[in-house]
Parts: sequence; C-alpha cells; structure tokens
Amino acid sequence: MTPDNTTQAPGLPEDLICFAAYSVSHAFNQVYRPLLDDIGLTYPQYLVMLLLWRGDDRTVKEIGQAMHLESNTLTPMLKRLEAIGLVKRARGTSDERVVRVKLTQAGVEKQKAAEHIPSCVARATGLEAEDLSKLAQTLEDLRAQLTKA
Amino acid sequence: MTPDNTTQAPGLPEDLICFAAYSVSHAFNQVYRPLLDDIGLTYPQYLVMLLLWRGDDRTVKEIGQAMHLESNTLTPMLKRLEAIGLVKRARGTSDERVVRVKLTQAGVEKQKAAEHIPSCVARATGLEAEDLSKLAQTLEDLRAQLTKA
DNA sequence: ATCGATTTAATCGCGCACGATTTAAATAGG
DNA sequence: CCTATTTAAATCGTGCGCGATTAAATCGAT
Repeated sequence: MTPDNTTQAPGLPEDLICFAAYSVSHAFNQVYRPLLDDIGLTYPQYLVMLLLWRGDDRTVKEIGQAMHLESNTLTPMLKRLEAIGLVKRARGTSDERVVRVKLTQAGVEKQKAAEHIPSCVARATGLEAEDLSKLAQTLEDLRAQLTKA
Repeated sequence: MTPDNTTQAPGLPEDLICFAAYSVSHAFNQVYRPLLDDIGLTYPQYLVMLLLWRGDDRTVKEIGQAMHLESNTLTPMLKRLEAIGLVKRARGTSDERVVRVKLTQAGVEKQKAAEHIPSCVARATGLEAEDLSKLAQTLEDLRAQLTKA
C-alpha cells in the first residue's frame, strides 16, 4: 500500500493558494458559461464587452492594460467579436500603429441581453455584495503584489 | 469625449470578484512560469506531479477528482508527461477501463529539482503562511459553493 | 446468459494565454 | 534629413480547458 493516498491537491500553503486561485477561476467560468452561451459570448469576450460598455473607442493597448492581456491574445479575440458583428476595428488616422475598437449598434444593444448575468453570479457565490467586494480587493492586492515581484 | 473613460476592468462587485480570480490566477502563473521552465514543467503538469509525489499509482479519474479536471484535459497532458519520461501509463489488469499513472525513476527524482519552488512563490505573495492558508481556505470554500450552485 | 445502462478514457474542435518573433509606423538624435 | 530606437499590433507554435461525442469494458436486472 502506498504511504500517502491523499486524494486532494497540494499540501503546502504556498502551492495551495495558487491551486485555490486556479480552481476558483475555473469554477467561476462554469457558472458564467451557460449564461454567456445564451448571449453567444465567452468569458474573456464578455470582459471586453463590459469594458467597452463602460466606455467605447479604445485601443488594443488600452484594452490590454485593463485586462492584463497583450495583442497576441487580444487580436484574435477582437477579430472574433468583429466577425459576430459586435465591434468594429479600425487603424487610427493620426497614428496608424494603433487599432481603435468601437461598439457596433448590435454591440451596444447586446448589453441589455447581459444585464441579468451579474445577479446570477452573485447568487451562485452565496456571499453578500460587501464580502464579494472585500474578497475582490484582497485578490486584486495579491495580483498587484505578484505582478510587481 | 466618451462619458466614462475608466481604464480598469468590471465595475459591479459580482463581475469584479470573478475578474479578480481570473487575473490573480494568471499572475500566479507568471510567477511559477520561470521557475517551472527551469525544470521543464507547465503549471498544470506541476500540479499532477505534486499529487503523484504525495502518492503514486493513481487512475486518470482520481487525478481528475483532485484537480477538478476530466480526461479530455488530462489524457493529452499525461501523454506529454509520459513523453518526457516522468510517468508511465498502463491499463489496469482487473478493470481494463482504467488507466493507472505511476512515476518513473526520473519522475521521482524530479521532486528534488522542484523543492525550492514553494518558498519562491510564498515570497512573491508578500504574505505570511498563515494568511496564505486562510485565503486559500476562503477560495476553496467559494469554489465548493460555486460548484454546488 | 444476455441485453441495456453505466463507467472510464480517449478523441475532436474551438478559444484562450503566452513566449517569441515579425512588420510597420512613429519618434529621437546626430 | 536620415538612421536607430521605441512602440503597436499581428503572427506563429504550444499547451491547456472544456463541451460533445465515441469506444470499450463492466455491471445489473431479468
């Protein structure tokens, strides 16, 4: 018989915290997926749309800063959003290096179809809004610290 | 001028908590990556190895339960671990449906090369072990709640 | 003993992430 | 000016995640 038949993941707290972040992130995806399937978006696409609904006409760079992603991930994703008619991509006129991303009319209207999602997710967490905010802040602080190090 | 030029991600706490989990998970990956590159593993592969180091000879199903993953993700990953000589996969003798995964000698020895990693990660978080454990538990509780819902 | 249901892996397709490289435009310095 | 550098996006290759499906072995109820 093997000495340690533990069926759970890492043992050390340093490994555990990372595994916990890894699996809670996947679990959130499972909650969002059926909701987002209904409106034809993936979770990363939904994040981009949230950003554009809060303020239109952003460069790839700006979107990347908000989402902590770069063009190698964003360019194909934005092309998919363009292919389904939610955004338009166009080179800047003054600076032709940048690509500006704007919502189409369909992109603007999609917001209505997504309005119910946050409350569904909140319910799934079983936590109060205040606790959610606190935990989100704790995680954001940790992310900033990890990025710095 | 657009009405809201916020450069940060989601506004509502329900969306924020998920985004925070999503990005802290990515940030951990950035911390692990250079460390794991040195020993030739990806983060998910490292998680499998952690599990096998704690107890050898597990089925794909058992590994999946510990990691919250299924065969569609694990089978290719385990094949890669086999291809680099760290594990052996073999059909069970009594029940030929199951595949048992065991460490090779190289797989056992790899543990020494990974010993320094947890302390590096702990340092990068800037938190005490006690706080890390508490946060990991909070996240695990949230994951369990999300999975249930 | 047999046939249908269940269980276990594997397979397929798609969409992220991301390191590394490439292309093209803008800028700075001599 | 013209060249060197810096910047923005795109491209390429690899490895996850995961929904959906498939294949094969086992179990179960008659």
